[in-house]
Amino acid sequence: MLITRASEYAILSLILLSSAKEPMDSETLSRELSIPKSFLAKILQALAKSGVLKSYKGAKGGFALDKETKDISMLAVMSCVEGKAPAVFECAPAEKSCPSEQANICSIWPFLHKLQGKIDSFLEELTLADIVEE
Amino acid sequence: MLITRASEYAILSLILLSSAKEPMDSETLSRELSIPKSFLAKILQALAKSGVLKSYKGAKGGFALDKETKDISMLAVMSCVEGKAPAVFECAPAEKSCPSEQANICSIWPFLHKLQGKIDSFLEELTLADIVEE
DNA sequence: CGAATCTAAAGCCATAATAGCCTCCTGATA
DNA sequence: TATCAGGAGGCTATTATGGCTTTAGATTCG
Ligand code: SF4
Ligand code: SF4
Repeated sequence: MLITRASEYAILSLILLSSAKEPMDSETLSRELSIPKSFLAKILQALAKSGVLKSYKGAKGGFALDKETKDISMLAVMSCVEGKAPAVFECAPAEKSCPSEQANICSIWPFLHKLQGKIDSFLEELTLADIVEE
Repeated sequence: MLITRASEYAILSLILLSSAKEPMDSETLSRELSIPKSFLAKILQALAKSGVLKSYKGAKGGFALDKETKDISMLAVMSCVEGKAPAVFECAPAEKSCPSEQANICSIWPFLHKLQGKIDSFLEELTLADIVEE
């Protein structure tokens, strides 16, 4: 799996939040989307920390978007939720990642890197706005 | 990770085998590529079962390619080694895979499916020949 | 021809990494 | 200050990876 469940939940939440006027708390989101509350909380926290969401504590608190939908790329969302950018394979992002340090002579690294590039640019260009307005 | 270590090992083995005249036994391959022997054996068996490799028992036995390099697609290799086709996400291959059975109204399924399609065709068209002759 | 030897085939087990989920603590608001 | 909701860490199930042993088929040599 290139994409984890955490990313799915993140995107579903963002979609819902994009059409909300006021901040929504994690419990409401959890109920609305049938997502385990505690798991979702951690995801939302990560999104808040990276600036995609803004969190409000205390009564009437919750989460709300902190950017325009067209400024939220799927790549950014996944990178932040999963802790690292989605990689097709361990060594795909950079030659240095190869454990045997033979990426320069490895026959399959070029193709891995090419595939990774395609995926990255796809995710980079795809924004929340694209998804919502379909 | 979309691609597992088993797939990496499979491809590395196939590259080596493509330039060999005679069958190579799993131990030689394991030593040559620094791959755990027992793990590699399992991978080679899977490849043999799906017709990519041909196995020879007894003395002077081993594994050899059973197809032209240009007829071996990476998609086929991965599918057979990993037991299933590499999926970008649980629900990406087909709408039916959605656990909540809401793929038809799900906002993000279309984009997942599109990404999956891109990856599939990339892997489908990439053959062992392409990799070897670089 | 027959036995010893070689190698794949198949099964089960152990460990490491990851994904997924839950509980309690901390801080802000009313 | 009482309450509401986010923050941080811990726990379990699943998967990926690798090890080990036994079985079975083929070859080679005496
Ligand atoms: S050997 Fe090649 S495929 Fe394997 S990790 Fe290194 S660069 Fe990647
Ligand atoms: S809800 Fe959408 S993204 Fe989630 S599994 Fe179903 S189709 Fe896929």
